Amino acid sequence: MSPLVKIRSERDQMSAVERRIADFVLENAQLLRDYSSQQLANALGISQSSVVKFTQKLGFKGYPDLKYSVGEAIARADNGDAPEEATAAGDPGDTPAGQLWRRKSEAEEATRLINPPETIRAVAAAIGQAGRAGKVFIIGLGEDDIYARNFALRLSLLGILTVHNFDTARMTANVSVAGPGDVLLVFSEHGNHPALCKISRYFRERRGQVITVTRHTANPLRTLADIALLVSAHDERPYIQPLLYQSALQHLLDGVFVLLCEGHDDRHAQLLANLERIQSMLEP
Amino acid sequence: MSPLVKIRSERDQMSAVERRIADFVLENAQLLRDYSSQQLANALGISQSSVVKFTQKLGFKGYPDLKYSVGEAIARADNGDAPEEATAAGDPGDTPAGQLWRRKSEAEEATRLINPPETIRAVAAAIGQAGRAGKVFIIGLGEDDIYARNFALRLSLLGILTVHNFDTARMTANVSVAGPGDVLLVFSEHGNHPALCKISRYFRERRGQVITVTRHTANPLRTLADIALLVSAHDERPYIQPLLYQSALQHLLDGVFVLLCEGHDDRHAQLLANLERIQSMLEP
DNA sequence: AAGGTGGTCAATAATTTATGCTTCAATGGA
DNA sequence: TCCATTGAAGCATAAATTATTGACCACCTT
Repeated sequence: MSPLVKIRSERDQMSAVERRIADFVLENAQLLRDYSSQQLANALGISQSSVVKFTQKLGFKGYPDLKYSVGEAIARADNGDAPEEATAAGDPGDTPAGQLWRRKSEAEEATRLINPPETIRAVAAAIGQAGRAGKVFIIGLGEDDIYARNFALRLSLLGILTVHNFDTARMTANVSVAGPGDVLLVFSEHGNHPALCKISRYFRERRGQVITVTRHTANPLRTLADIALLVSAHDERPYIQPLLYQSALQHLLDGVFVLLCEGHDDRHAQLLANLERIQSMLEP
Repeated sequence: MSPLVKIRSERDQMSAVERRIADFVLENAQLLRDYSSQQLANALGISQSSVVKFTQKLGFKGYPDLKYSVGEAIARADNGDAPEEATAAGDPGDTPAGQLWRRKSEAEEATRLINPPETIRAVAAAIGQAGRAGKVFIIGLGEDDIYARNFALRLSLLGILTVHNFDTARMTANVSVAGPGDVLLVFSEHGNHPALCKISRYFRERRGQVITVTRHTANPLRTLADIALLVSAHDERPYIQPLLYQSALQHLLDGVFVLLCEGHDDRHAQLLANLERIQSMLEP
């Protein structure tokens, strides 16, 4: 795995100093060749031990190991920026749209790295189970509501009963009927909305399974989850970052959705029937 | 120059010990990663200083420098002789998620090809204009409402007044206050909902500008548009197609959004202010 | 054979990396 | 609110790795 992608994917849950190291490495990967851990530390005005600990926390044997890996990544031109791409004529990489696409691609990859397939499968299984024997509660506030709504619609097309709310009051009321076998899906980018935490806690008390979808940061909501889906997406431009976030999140959810569809002929049939029904309702 | 090539080229004029080092490095370049100069010396039964001298004689700063260079060479699969094939597993192209991503990428590209940059710019300009001097109406039904809602939220964060509805009745009523300088954004995947056509037609009569977002098919709604955004996304699997459609559509809209942000410092500032305000509302 | 040359190594100096330990700040619970 | 706990960061230092020095030896030249 490319160390640069890895660094980016973990960036979210790093401390301030660690994040500075991460950024420096990401931006000056080529310089690393001539930097000792001490020099790197000096360049950032931090202690050398912080640098070493940083590398170890990322899973490298130590600083030289990271350095070596980064060297490989650069040689592969695998800066995480351009995963493949034969860079022929008409390379989309330099148009605005192409650039955006690439950034999205990075975010998606970073997100994939921090959500192992088991987790995705577990989420799909939990939702599938709840769809068969219980209810799926979905909530998100503000922008998060968009994602929640989207996913709720998808699930309902599969014949999975979903209770979707976009305010805490209603959701609180609804949750009181939850029980074992039910699933609560909480969307919260930053994961620190007290009301959502409260609802999640309450839901757990009622023996329901809580699945959270948040940024890859240390946040209170996450800690309440039975399963936590994490999103990694960064850009210094504040108008780009939400686009990346949405894209990575969407891809993550799409993965769950596909799992729910594949190998379940009944749901598949349900989906077809629903699509057809909707079609005929809108057409005439 | 690749260190491995260099080593081979100099091999002939080396002393016996140096030649043994050279051969070892050439044959076990991958092992070098975990070898210190001392370990390498032990492996060959020679002294550590010989190893260091060897590297320096070749023009490297020292042993770590050689090691780093060899690492790069391996990563490049540039071992000087046959393409060794180091790229083993890990290619995302064949995992389910990676496959989905590729399909999305294709849909996005197809969509980009049928929406020339002028169109995108025109849409951004029209919306920007309306945001300054008028109103932006947005409507979509069913799944299309999700996209409409999403975009409406984005615009409002930029300080662009948007009127978003998800039923035809309300939108019909709202539209009656539209006038020149206003813009109507209609989301409709298949573009053949009579009510939406009617609203669009009415909107045009009131001298508003109609922008449609539909599939790249011949559909009645499109023909009513001043500017038409088109989405191309296909897959024989009915549970994949919507994902592609959404992704391509999203990317298209993201392009518009980025244009609206870039080069408009006022909007940019507005966005920042709004984000901050929202943040502070959710946090405490 | 004496003197020179190049190569190797052991010893050690210099540098770089890794690890304890301490302090401090943030967090959660009684 | 206060205290215990946790974790991050730095300092000091141990450990390791790397680089240099100088001694020794083999071989070559004259």
